[in-house]
Amino acid sequence: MPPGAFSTRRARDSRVRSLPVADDDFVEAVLSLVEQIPAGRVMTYGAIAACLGRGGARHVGTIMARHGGPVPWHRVVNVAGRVAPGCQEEALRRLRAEGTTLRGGVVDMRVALWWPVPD
DNA sequence: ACATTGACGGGCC
DNA sequence: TGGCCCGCCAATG
Repeated sequence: MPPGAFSTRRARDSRVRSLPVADDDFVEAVLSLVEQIPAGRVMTYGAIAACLGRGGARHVGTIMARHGGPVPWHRVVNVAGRVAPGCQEEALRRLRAEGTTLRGGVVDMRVALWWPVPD
C-alpha cells in the first residue's frame, strides 16, 4: 500500500488532537484497506492486522469502532462471521443488500472471506 | 509507570 | 456447537 494511496485524505475526527499523531498512519491504513473490500465480500479484524503487518485484531476492532463510520465497516466481521455488535441490524441489512452469503445471521466465511492480493 | 478496556482470536474442555 | 480462559496490541485514565 503506497504512501499516497489516500487520494481522499478523509477528515479525522473533529476531536481535538493536541499533537503527535504518529500512528494515525495505521488508522488510515486500516480504513484504506477496508475501502478496498469488494461488495459481497468481507475481511476479519485479524486478517486486516496481519495484512498490514502490524497491530492486532483487537487494535483493528478499536479503530473500526472509533473511525469506521466513513468506510464500509459492515464488511469487517470477526473470524466467526459475526457482524459488529451494536449495529447488527444495519450491518446485516447492508450485507444482504450486497448479496453477501449469510447463514443464519452469520456471514459464510468460506465464501465471503476476501484477501487483497490475487483473488 | 500501572491498571483497565475493547466491534478480537485460538486453544481447550 | 458453545462457553471460558488467556494472550494480544494500543489507547486511556
